[in-house]
Amino acid sequence: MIDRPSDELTLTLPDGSTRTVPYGTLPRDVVASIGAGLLRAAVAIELNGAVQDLVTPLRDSGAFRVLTEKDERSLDVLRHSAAHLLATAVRRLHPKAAIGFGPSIEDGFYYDFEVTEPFTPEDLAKIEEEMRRAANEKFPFVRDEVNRATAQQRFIDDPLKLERLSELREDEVISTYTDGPFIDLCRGPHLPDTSRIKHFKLLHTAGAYWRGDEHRQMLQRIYGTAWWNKEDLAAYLHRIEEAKRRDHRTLGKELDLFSTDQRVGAGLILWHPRGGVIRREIEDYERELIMRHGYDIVYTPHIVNEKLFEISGHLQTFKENMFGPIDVEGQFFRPKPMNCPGHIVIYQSRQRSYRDLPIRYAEFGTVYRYERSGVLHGMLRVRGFTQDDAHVFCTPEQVTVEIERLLDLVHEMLGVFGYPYTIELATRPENALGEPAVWDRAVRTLADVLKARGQAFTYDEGGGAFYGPKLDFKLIDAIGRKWQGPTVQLDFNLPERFALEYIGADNAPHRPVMLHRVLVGSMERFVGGLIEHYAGAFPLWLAPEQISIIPITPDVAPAAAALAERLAEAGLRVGYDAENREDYRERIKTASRMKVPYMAIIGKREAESGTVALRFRGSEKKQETIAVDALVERLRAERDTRALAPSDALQPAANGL
RNA sequence: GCCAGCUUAGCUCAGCGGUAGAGCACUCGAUUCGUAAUCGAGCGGUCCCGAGUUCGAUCCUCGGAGCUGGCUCCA
Repeated sequence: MIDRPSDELTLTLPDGSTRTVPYGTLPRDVVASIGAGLLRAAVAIELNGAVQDLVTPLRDSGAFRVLTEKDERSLDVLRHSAAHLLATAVRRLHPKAAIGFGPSIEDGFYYDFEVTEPFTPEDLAKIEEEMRRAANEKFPFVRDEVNRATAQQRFIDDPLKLERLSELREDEVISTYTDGPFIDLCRGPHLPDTSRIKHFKLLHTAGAYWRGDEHRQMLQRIYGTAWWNKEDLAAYLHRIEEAKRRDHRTLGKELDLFSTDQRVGAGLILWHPRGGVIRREIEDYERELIMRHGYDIVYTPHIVNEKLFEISGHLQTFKENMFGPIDVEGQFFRPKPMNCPGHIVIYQSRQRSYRDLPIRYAEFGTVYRYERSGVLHGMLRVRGFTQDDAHVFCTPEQVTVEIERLLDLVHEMLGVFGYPYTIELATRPENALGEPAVWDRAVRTLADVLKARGQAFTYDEGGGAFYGPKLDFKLIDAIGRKWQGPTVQLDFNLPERFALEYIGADNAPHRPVMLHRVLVGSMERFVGGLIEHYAGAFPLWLAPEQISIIPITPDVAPAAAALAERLAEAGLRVGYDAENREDYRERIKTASRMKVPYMAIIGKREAESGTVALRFRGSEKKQETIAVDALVERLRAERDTRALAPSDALQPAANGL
């Protein structure tokens, strides 16, 4: 295998020193020559930025660095090895299981198996136990570089591996890795031995198509996670728990925000009054925002003659995601899967002059898309949802300014919700419409605007829509997860298909440019995301109930009722049970459970002095006595500024909710 | 759509081939009570739907719906 044995390699260590070793030297030997302690700590090495293990022959000169458990990248090696350990255990328990792929993934690993009987949760526990046993047996990961014929022989009973093998090019090194009884066709890198895999857990099983192709057989995938130490594993499991605690489906039920019902149908959201408050506040805010930014609000029908979607091309391209036609006196109508055609028709309702542009139409447009049953998920993936959709029709010269305005709009809005964000510029996909030159110019325009504003972004190569490039904003939520945020798309397609025109200063017709944009995207998805972002503890302006009034004894009911009225007059959403049915302790419990931002507790002392004892959600027993007038002002200010948190000492502890 | 699992009271969940349970919630009554569960009583079920097997099905089988975790998909 070693084709240039006479060559020497020069390795540059991080301290700048160099070593000269023969071609094909094992990194293990280089590391050992640096120090025995380092060899013990070594997980893998990095050569010119690429991770390889200690038993893969060196084939290039360059920057050489030893990776230990402290290096982030060493986790991938651990997890990939854990995947092999998993396969080792599965093969011991289920000798007939055929093996697919077993890579490391973010936070863990998986391995795919082809078995006659799918794994059960009980199997998982047994497999995990077997993995621990195999780890303790301290099997070294042995790399072997072989020729094709030998490899074919080794995997004679593993058709999936043979398929993979047949795809390897002639000039590629074919390697196998063995740990104890298990052998895999694998490029590596791997740990020195299985005993380094100590802190892991199998999480769940799932079906997965072989090669990710839904036309091929389904394999059984086992997911797991692995870490270098107990603390990291515990922290990860805690993170999963935290995500579960924030799950919008659970909180949506607990806080009475929304539901679904099988009589209504899967993927269709019913907004309850409390969820309705949140949505209405967002809509009111956004309406105010976009009016300020020069939009006009329009309304278009929910069902549309399907011929319109033939013109737009959606019926040809996206028929599978559209609900079927409704026969109305021989004409076929369909629920709209997007709002653009309607806005275009409004644009075309009269002749447009360059003096009219830009035209910005906005609509909270409810659209319906047929999503396959398996993909539905709470409010995040649904079949009917309301987009805060807008379309900007402008001259080519106006595009830059319009993009800038959109960036301002997005920045302002995301700030209000407390989302940091990143920007991706998605470029021309494979089967794109339009001239590559036009695409290049459009992508450059977008990039130039971002650069001119000093706004960081990354490219998502080939990630654009078929009709134009786009800017994708990714929101980062309170626990660091990324969410699909606003998108801005340039469209080269629809203006052509609909033959959009405006009359220019030269008195000749011209084709306008069309921008699609959403800010929240889908009300459903956005609110679902917000529930998780805030863990159900909404800032005052969004909270369905903003303050709960809690009299300690029936004596003070008149003062409590008067306070409720004062606050309601100020437009605040007040929770107060005039019937006085509940014990004050019950009310505190309920207000806490419902994550009401403020509790105004009134006893004899407060009633006599015209004050309340004010408590903020999560601040436990920290509270302050505040005059009623001051309270009203304070809440009004906090609400009107759409503050994310109270401005002062009542702020909760960092972990408080 | 595919693989697996799940569906029992409003919620969270036990349970069993022989007519169904707990806690919380809810309803009623009592309680003059200073910061997250006062006491007592009561109400509450098409055991997801349909068909089959069985003397008998919430439980077993088949079909369907919905949900969960993934896969595929996401204009």
